[in-house]
Amino acid sequence: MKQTRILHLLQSNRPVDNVIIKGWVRTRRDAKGFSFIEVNDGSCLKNMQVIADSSLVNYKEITKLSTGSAVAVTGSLMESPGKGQKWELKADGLEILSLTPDTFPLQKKRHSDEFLRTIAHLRPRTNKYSAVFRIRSELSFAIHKFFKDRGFKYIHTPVLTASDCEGAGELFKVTTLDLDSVPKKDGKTDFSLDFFGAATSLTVSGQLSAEMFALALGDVYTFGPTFRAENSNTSRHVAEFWMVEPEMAFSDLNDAMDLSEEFLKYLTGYVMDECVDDLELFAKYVDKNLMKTLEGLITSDFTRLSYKEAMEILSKSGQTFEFEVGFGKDLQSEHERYLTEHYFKKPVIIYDYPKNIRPFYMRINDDNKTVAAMDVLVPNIGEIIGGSQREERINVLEARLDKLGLSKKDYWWYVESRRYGSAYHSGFGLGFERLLMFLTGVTNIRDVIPFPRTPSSISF
RNA sequence: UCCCCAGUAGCUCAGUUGGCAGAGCAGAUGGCUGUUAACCAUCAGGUCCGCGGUUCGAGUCCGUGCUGGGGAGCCA
Repeated sequence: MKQTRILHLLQSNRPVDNVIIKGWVRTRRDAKGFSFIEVNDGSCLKNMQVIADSSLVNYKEITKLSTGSAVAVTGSLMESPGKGQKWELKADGLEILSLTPDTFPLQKKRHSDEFLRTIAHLRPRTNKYSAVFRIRSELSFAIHKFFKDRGFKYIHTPVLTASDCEGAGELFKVTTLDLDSVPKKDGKTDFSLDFFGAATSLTVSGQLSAEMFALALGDVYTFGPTFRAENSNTSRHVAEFWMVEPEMAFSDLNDAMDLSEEFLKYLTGYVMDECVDDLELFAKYVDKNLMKTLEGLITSDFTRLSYKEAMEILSKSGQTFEFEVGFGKDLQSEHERYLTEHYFKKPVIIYDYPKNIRPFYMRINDDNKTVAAMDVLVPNIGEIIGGSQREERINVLEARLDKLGLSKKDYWWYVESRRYGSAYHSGFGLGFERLLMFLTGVTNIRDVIPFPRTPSSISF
């Protein structure tokens, strides 16, 4: 007989005979003549309360059931006379699939996130982490649905790459060379003998590849892992993270801003509708203001202001910042947080950044000082989206590469896309984990990704 | 990479001016009970992160290393 998921059973509107559930024991409470066993199968936050009567042949073993044990229970779904739940499963049979020894590190009580990170292979068995990863799954689906509904095509951009996308971030090198005896030529590593015949690394962004496809299929997006070998030790950085990058042909900076706002509102609304129970856990135990923040995002129009205007607000704010405010300087975390959390108290889009603090592919504005770039800032997180209109004029692009000392040869295919049928286009990148942090109120990025990769930490 | 904080039982933590190592939960045993972070009693459980130093005496003070966390930079 096939198991029924607990999620499904708890939504039942009538008693059901002859069902089977399979899951893990969260806790057992013995009563006179029977035992209450809370079973969770991961389909939802809630447990199924199983009633195991002492008449069961293996009742003696059942009263030894420990937290974490795997069981299969057959029985009848009945209305519960107790208070905490509508339904319970009266067991006809309870098979102990595996009995967990008392060294099982998870208890019914709350654990610290720091401790759970040290047992990342077991933490999805807790309420909080199962909720995080169910939401992560729903959110992934919502991303695909959003784009599909709008005619975007999903592009699988490569993970292995020879080009350093933006000069952004340190790269993880990929090689099959024998590291104990690396072939040298003129004192340097001879990558012509490597697997691809060229220096290779893990991608830091799918954007450049996505642009090629936008200039063919129109509206496209990528959604996949990216890798940065930066020695960042913060609650907002991991070395392997997932990024969503839409790219739209015949689209300018305003279109990108419009899409980013619509996108964030859609995803927030989707999770609020589809993950009610899981979200409630975060609103109750992680961030008391969570629902207010999420509703705020959905209902408010994002404030849009230029970098110049943002600078004026900051310098007139009367606030003392650790970092100086001034044109040509990038916005620091404290500036972003002041704008979105204190001044506007809602999401803010800042656009037209000075060109000298932005990468080569962003389109230079007519003032020749700024580029058509935009960042979306949200409360609690800061920058969640960064995007731009791309430079479609081949002469301007080549001049920019030269000026920044980047090799036109390395980017030959990228430049060539501007030679043949070039068209204005724009796009942005959204940090998937940062969005999850925003939606759950979880404050450490290590806790919204299954197995976080951070400097000197890759045990799992 | 820089600044700050922390490390005590399986887990969450307390530990006073330097003076016998503590509680709750988890575990074991027994009891009670349609319970729901069940409850009650008893028992068991320790390299006080490692190394070095000061002291009659160090969990406590000093130095150093390791690990974790918070903040910053870099960025998504």
